[in-house]
Amino acid sequence: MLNLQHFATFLIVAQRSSFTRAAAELGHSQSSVTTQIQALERELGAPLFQRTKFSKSIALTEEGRRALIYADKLLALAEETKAAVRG
Amino acid sequence: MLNLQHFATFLIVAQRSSFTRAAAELGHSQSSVTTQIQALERELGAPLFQRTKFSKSIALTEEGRRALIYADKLLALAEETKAAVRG
DNA sequence: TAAAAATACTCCATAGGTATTTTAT
DNA sequence: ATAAAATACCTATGGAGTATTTTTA
Repeated sequence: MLNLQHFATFLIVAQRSSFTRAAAELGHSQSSVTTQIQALERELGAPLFQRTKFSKSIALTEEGRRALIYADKLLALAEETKAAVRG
Repeated sequence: MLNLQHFATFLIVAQRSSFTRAAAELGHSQSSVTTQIQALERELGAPLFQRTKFSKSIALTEEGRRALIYADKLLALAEETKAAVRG
């Protein structure tokens, strides 16, 4: 089952184009961010980032670009859900 | 962070009006289903079912009825996400 | 009393961490 | 050499189970 926390992390990584900077922003370790992205890639069955050259930044794959759109939608719907249920 | 697995479990419980029957359908224990619903209620900050009389069936609360609509939406969007990312 | 949910545990998987290794510049 | 991601390992938390208790019709 997909995990919304993984999508939230993915969103920040994609925005920052960096696991390390995303980790700093989230207040988590780089290791934890890496693990979450790996888990999301496994759940989705597709790589989300190009790692062949990873000195300066990482790049979204085609699947990653598609996933990014849905990350936004899912997180927005989750927020809407909380607001709607609480009334 | 909301958990999609909890919403999937919630959906079945609401359809069956029973933790026990939902557990049977899911192939999980009643205890596990109870725990997941309690977790979802905690995450949403609202009770989803009435437990005052729980011999024959349980009833959705007002918040539960609202949550049910979003459970459908969230799970559908999650499925759409997997399909879209995989292409 | 019977039936169903809640609770008390146990076990295992996973998210979190630190430290280290690998890789490309 | 440096900087960034991956990996190894540890700990804590949460989901899975079984067994039991509580609750109400």
